[in-house]
Amino acid sequence: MSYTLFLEHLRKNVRLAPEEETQLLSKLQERHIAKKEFLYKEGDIHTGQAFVLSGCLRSYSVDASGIEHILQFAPPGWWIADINSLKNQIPSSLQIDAIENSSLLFLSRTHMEALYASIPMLERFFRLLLENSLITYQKRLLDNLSLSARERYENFCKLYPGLIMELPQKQVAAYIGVTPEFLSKMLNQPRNK
Amino acid sequence: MSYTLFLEHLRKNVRLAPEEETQLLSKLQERHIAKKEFLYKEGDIHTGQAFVLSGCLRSYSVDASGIEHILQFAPPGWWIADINSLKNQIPSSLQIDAIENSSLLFLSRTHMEALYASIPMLERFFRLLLENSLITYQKRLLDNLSLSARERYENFCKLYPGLIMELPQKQVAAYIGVTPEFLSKMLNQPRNK
DNA sequence: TACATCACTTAATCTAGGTTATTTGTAAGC
DNA sequence: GCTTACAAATAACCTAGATTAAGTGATGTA
Repeated sequence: MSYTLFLEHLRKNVRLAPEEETQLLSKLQERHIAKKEFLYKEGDIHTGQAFVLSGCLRSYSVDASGIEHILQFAPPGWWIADINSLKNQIPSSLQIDAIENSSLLFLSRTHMEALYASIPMLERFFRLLLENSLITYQKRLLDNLSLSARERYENFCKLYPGLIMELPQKQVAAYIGVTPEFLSKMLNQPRNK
Repeated sequence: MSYTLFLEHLRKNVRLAPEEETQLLSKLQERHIAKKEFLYKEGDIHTGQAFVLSGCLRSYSVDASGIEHILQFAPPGWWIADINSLKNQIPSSLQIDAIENSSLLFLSRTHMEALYASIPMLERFFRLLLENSLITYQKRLLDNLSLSARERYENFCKLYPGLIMELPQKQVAAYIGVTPEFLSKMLNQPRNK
């Protein structure tokens, strides 16, 4: 399959020597994962992170009452993993599965560490990605503290404009933090304010 | 004042050559900031980040109804800044002020960039810090989605065990996402479940 | 002494969003 | 053509937490 999406993503953030790019690409392992299949389950210790080429993955946790809460959607061009499990090698509290048939590039933790040593510029690359993620999560947290369900829904539409079309409503509900029933009610009574 | 807290923090994450440490320290500017004084206000473009030596700062946003929502407390040993404003040089949506008389080490964006170029290991240092932050915010977001106010309060006590003692209740309320009135009621009716 | 200010409490009332349950639509599998 | 399964809609009722408003006590300060 084509690595162009990955290369674009890489070059948007950082400039590597051609042989470094080649070295990096050689460590990426292509994988396919069918709709509803798991990449990792709760309790697994993550062995690497995934860059999505096509399809869509999600990471979520299941609370004490069995309700799913979605932490992240990963459409093409996004990374997904439980960094806490990956970094500290502890059992994950998240599940990661595919919501469509998907293909991805998998980068293992061991390759990752070797690459950090041989291509220092990768430290910067991932630092930049982490900065962006952090900004996103901080904004989302403040939104959850200060906005109504309807406003959070509207923000979601802006953040994932393509996704809103093809995503079952209940997934959106599990992301913005309401029940599917409430979301349905909300969307069908369009009176504002 | 003593830089030992900063050096401990640095060495816990990364090992620099002595001359690199000296170079880094020489870029840190010591500042003092009185209780209730602002480091940055909403609309400011952040020019650097602060490492807290003593006292305590907080970052928060004020929503459309004038209610404060606290994103972060920064007791000694923590960094604080609006990364979105700092990274993208856009007006901040956050306020940062001191909740006690505080002293801090200020690292400007321009020094920061020069340091990244001359001490590549600093990329790793900040990458590691960002990873930790991200883990914390992800956990907090999921807690906000899945836990009750009482459980979030208990988590807060664990996360900032020293702080809970000396912090006005209303600040805690603004962090866990309830009104001060509700927090007071909750703490005074100790029936569980 | 008086009077502001601030942290906190109490209590009555209100509402956004949850819960539970039933129903309908629709697509997939056989 | 029938069945299973899941997404969505609807509705009646319920509750955690918000809102508003008043009141207490401790500290500060003129």
